[in-house]
Amino acid sequence: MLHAVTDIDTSETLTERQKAVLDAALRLLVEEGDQLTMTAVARRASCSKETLYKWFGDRDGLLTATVQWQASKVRVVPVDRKGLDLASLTASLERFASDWLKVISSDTSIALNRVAVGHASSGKDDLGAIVLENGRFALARRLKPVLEAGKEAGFLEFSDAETAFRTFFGLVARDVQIRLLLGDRLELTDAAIGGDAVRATQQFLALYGAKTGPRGL
Amino acid sequence: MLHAVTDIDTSETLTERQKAVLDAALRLLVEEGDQLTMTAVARRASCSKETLYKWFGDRDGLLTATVQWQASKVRVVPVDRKGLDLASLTASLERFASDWLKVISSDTSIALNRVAVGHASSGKDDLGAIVLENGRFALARRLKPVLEAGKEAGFLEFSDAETAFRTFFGLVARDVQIRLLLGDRLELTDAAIGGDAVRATQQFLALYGAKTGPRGL
DNA sequence: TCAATAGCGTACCGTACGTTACGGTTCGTA
DNA sequence: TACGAACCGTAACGTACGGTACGCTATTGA
Repeated sequence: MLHAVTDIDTSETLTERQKAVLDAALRLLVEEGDQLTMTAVARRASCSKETLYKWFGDRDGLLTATVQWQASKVRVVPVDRKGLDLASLTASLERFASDWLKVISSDTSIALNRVAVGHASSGKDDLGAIVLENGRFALARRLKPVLEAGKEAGFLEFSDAETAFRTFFGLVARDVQIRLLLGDRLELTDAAIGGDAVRATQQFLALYGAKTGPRGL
Repeated sequence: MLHAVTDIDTSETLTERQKAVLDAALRLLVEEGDQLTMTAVARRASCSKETLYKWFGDRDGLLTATVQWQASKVRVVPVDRKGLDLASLTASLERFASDWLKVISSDTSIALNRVAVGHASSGKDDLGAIVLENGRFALARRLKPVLEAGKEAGFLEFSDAETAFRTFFGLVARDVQIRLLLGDRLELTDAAIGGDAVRATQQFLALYGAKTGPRGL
């Protein structure tokens, strides 16, 4: 049976025990990738397979619930739109860049993205859509207001926020995610991430910083 | 048995029949993703499974050979380093950007990357390394001489070619590859690719164009 | 003409794993 | 205390698929 994958607030309908089971599945997913078995999940979570099937329908349902569960855990605090100056705008952008690099280089993100990519080939479920929705698109939703605010305040110049966002995205992520997904060793230290965040932000400001505003390039 | 994956010129040691079989496997990989079966490959290629095992050892060997076979087909012409002016440099960069976007949005590339990502979780083989070596790293090897030439000629300014390359890579690819791998519909028309190539090149020149050279930003 | 080899098609084997079934245990409730 | 629901642990079932064996055909070479 297919369970609805469009549910957003699954975190509300899950019991503590179910969350614990999904956490176990998540840990197993990080350790073993997509070849995790129902038996392994049951053993790790100290629950019976019958319970897994009752709760999640089938293997795909469990995978979907696991991905949604992880997604629900990374709800972020909205950015405060208070007094906006160039320094705070820069700090916000660097914060976004740093956070994003930390996310995509985390074991959890890598494992989840790998599973979702693997499932995208045979479009049985929407794992890819879920990951995308809670990753790249969620980032855009959170960042665009900041960009718009920067534009309003005269610090940024762009006609299309989507294009500006994608440029920022490219400057931040570059080849990191695809390399990690393909198994490239690429340990990102906190220092390296911080440096990359600063560099990406500076490059973005160089491209989209207003020449006529309170402060130009 | 594990077959060596470091062989580069496998195209030389393959018979025509073997190439035809690998082409069939490749087509099947594009159509069905990683869940292609040995039986399906044998049927599509009109050969026996016994032959597949004799030639390629096991399923992973067949996959590896298929990826290498595709990689060997995309040998590119080296860039001519003739008279370099800003126009030809710009044209070269746009060409690289356009070619790369075409590659990463092709069905073949998407299928191969998906398989390689899936296999990267359990590091049994080096599919990820092969794809990376013939994709992102091959691009860097071909592009860096162009960047260096642009620097020599005074059109570009950078201290580290690798960093400059990765910035270019990010400006070109942005979120395209991960979205496609995750199953996002995102049809890239030739016109869109051309436009993106121009935009990425202009942005790169804005960031790395020499302010003191024959022509500044 | 006659092996001999390569390769096609297919049947077969063993195993891994998704899925189901069932006995036993805990726990909440009357 | 009795009952039932939920759940654990495990055994069992069915199937898909990787891998192997074998018979048959065709081509090659002496």
